[in-house]
Amino acid sequence: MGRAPCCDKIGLNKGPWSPQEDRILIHFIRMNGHGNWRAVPKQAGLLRCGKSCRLRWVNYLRPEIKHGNFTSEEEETIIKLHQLLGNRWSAIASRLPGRTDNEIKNVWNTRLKKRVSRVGLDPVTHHSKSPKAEHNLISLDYSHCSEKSPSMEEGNSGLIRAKAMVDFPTRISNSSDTFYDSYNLSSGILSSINSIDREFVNGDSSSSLDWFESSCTNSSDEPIRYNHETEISTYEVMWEAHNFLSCMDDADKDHHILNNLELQSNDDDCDGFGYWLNILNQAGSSSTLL
DNA sequence: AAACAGTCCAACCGCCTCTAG
DNA sequence: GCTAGAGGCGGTTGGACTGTT
Repeated sequence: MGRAPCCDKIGLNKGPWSPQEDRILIHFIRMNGHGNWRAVPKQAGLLRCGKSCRLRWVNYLRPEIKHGNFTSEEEETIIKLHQLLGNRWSAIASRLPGRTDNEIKNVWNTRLKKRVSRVGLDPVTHHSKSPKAEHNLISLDYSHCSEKSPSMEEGNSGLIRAKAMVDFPTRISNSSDTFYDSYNLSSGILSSINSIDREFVNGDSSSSLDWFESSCTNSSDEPIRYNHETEISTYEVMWEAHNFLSCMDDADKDHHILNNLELQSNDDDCDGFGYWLNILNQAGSSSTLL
C-alpha cells in the first residue's frame, strides 16, 4: 500500500508568493524545520502545496542564498562546469555556494549560452562551430607506429573512415590528462558521433555509433574500449581530423595532418592507428572525400 | 507616448529515482 | 516484490521589466 496524495491542489494558491506567505514560511521553518514538505503548508497555515513551499524555500528564502547579479568569476565557473557536466544544474549549483540550480539554469539560458555561442562554440558541446578554431586541441605523435596500407574502396571512403575508427585498438591520449578534461571531452562526444554519421558517412545507413557500440559489446572482436579515455579520444581524434580536412584546401591538408597531428600510443597497439592514419593521409589529398 | 520586441526570472509542470508501506 | 507518494531535477512558461522604434 502506498501513501496518501501529496496535496489536494483544489483551493491552493498558485503563482508568485506574497511577502506575507514568505514570512509565514520562513518563520515556520526557523521554528520547526521542514522535515516533511507535505506537512509544512498545513502546519504553517499556508494555502500552498508542499512542493511549492519547498521550491520557494530552496530557490529563494534560504538564508544562505546569495541574491543579486552573478560575478564574472561565477559566470566563468558556470561555463566551465557546464562544459564538464552538461545541463546538470544541481551538480553545478553544488559547486557554487549560495547559488541555486534554478538561478544557474536561468543565467545560462538567458546570458551564458549566448556568450558561448558568440565566441564560436556550440553551447551544447562547447566545441568549436568553426573547425579552424580548435585545430590545436588534439596532439598526436605517430613516430612509433608501423603503418598498414589501407584497403580503401572506391566511392565509399567516408564509410571506411568510420570503420577504421571502430577498428582502431589504440590507446590515444591527447592534451587532456586529467579526469575532468576527459569528462569534459565526453560531453561533446555524442554530437561528434552524430556529425561523423552525417558528414563522414554521407547518409549511409550504417551508423558509426551503432558500429562503435556493437564493437564494444562483441566479445569476439578486438575491443576498442580499453578505457574511458580511449572511447572519448578516438572519436575526438576523428572529429578533429574531420574538422581539419573540411576547412582546408588540399595543399593545407597534408601539411596539417603531418605536422599538427602527433600520435602518442603504446607500442603494442600501433597498427590500428597506422591504418587509420594512412587513410587520413590519403583523405588529405582527395578533394572528393568531404 | 504608444506599441512592439527582447530579456529576465520565479514558478510551474512532468518525469525520474528512492523508499515507505 | 510491488505500488505509489515524496523529493529532486531539468525543461518550460508567463508575466514583469527594459529597450527600441
